[in-house]
Amino acid sequence: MEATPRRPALSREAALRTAVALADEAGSGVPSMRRLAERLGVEAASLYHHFRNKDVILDGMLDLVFAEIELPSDQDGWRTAMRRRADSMRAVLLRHPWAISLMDSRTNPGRATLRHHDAAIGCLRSGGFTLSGTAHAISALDSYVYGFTLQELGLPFNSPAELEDVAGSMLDRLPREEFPHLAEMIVERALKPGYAYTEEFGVGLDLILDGLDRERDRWR
Amino acid sequence: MEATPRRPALSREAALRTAVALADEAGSGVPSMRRLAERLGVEAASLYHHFRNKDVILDGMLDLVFAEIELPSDQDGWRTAMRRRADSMRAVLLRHPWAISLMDSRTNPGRATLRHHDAAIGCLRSGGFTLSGTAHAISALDSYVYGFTLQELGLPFNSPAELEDVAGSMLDRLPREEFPHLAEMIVERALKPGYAYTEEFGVGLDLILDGLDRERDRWR
DNA sequence: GGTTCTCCCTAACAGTGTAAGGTTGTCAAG
DNA sequence: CTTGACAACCTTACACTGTTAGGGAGAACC
Repeated sequence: MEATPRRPALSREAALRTAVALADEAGSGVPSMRRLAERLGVEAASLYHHFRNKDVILDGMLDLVFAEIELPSDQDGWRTAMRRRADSMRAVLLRHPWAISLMDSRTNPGRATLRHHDAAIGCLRSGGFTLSGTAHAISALDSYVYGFTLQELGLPFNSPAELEDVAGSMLDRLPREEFPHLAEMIVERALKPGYAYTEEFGVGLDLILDGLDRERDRWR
Repeated sequence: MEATPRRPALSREAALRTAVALADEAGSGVPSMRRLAERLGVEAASLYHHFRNKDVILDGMLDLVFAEIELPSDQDGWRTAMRRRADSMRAVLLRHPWAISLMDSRTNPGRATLRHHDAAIGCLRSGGFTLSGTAHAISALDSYVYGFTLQELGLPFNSPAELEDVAGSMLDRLPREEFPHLAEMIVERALKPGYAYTEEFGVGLDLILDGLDRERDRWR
C-alpha cells in the first residue's frame, strides 16, 4: 500500500497565513481563490471545505493583520501607549497595503481585533478617561490613523526621489494660474530638499493627543 | 432614407455620470463595464473607444464625487470654512459609499479634485496659516474625515434600532471575562438610549480644529 | 464489514476586464 | 459624386474571477 500518507489537512490558520503572505507579495493584492489554492497545493474548490466563502477568508486575513499591531499596555501611561499604538497601526497597515481597502467592507471582527480594542479601551480608562472620553479618544485616533494611512498608500511615490519626479511632472501639467495655491505648495514645500511627507503623521497625531490631554477631565 | 439619426455619440461626461448613478444604486458598487454599457445602450467593448481602460473611468468617477464637495470660501473665516468642508466631505462620501474604497488605488487627481484642494489651501493661507501650517492642517483634517467615514461605512448598522440589534447580538457572542472593557463599552454606552455614533464626528473634528487654532501661529 | 465523515477532486456556470478585427454611418477632399 | 478617412460601434474571443454540484478515496467508528 505504498504509503499514501494523505497530505496533512491544511488548517484554517495556515491557509490564512499564506493568504496574507500572497497578498503582501509585490502589489498583487488579495489573492484569488485559485492562486491561494495553488500555493497551498490544492484545488480552488477545496478551500470551500474550510471557509464558507471568500468573505470569511478576508475576515480572517484582516484579523491576522490586527494581531500584528502592538497591544497597548497600561504600564506606559495612556499618552505614550496611544502614540505607540498609532505608530504600530500605521506600520502594520503600510506593511499590508491591501488591508485598509478591506476595512470598509468587512464587518465581523475576529478575536485579535477584539483583543486589540479591549486593550486600547482598558489603557485609556486606567489613564483617567471616562467611558465617553475613551470612546471619543479612540474614535479620533483611529480615524486619524486610518485616514492618514489611506492617503499615504494612495501616493504615487515611495521615496524622496520619486516624490521629486512626480511633483515635478505634476507641476508641468498644472495650469498654474488656475491653481496658484496648489502650485505654490508644490514648489515651496514638496520640492524643497529635506521634505518628507512621512513626518506629517506625527504632527497631526500630537495635535490630537494634546487635545485629548486637554479635554480628558472635561469629558464625562 | 427613413432617418437613421445615429444615436448621439455618448460623451465621456454623460458616461461618467451614469457610472456614478449606477454605483450609487443600492449597494451595487462600481458597475462592471457590461452593466455600464448596457445602461448606456451600448456594448461593453465600445466603452474602450472613449476610455483607455477602466481605471480612467474610476478616476473620472472619483473626480465627479469631488466636484460635489462644497468649495471652501475664504469669506467665512478658516475655522467655519474647514468645518463646513469636513461636513460636506463626509456627506458626499456617505452618499457615494463606493468612492472611499477607490481612494487608495486612484492616483490621478482630476480637475475638480485639484480645484478643491486649491481652494482649501487658499482658505487656510488667507486665514493666517503659514505654508507648513496649511499642510499640517489639511493633512490632519483630511485624514480624520477619510478615516472616520471609512469606519462609519464599515458599520453593520444604519439606524439606532439596527445598532441595538447588532450590539445586542455581538454582546451575546462576546466572552465577557475575556473582553471586559469592550463589554462595558457596549453595555454602558452603545446600548444606552440616545446614543448616536454619528455625533462622534463633531467631537473629534472640534478637537482638531481647536488644536489647529492653538498651533496656527507656532507653525512656520 | 459496513457506514459515515473528512478532505479533496473534476467539471461547470455566470460574470469580470479587455484585445482584435469587422461593420457602418458621416464628412471632407479630390 | 466618388473616394477615402475616420469615428462610433459591434461581434467574438480569451483568460480570469467566485462558487456550486457531485463524486471518490481514505480514515474512523460501530
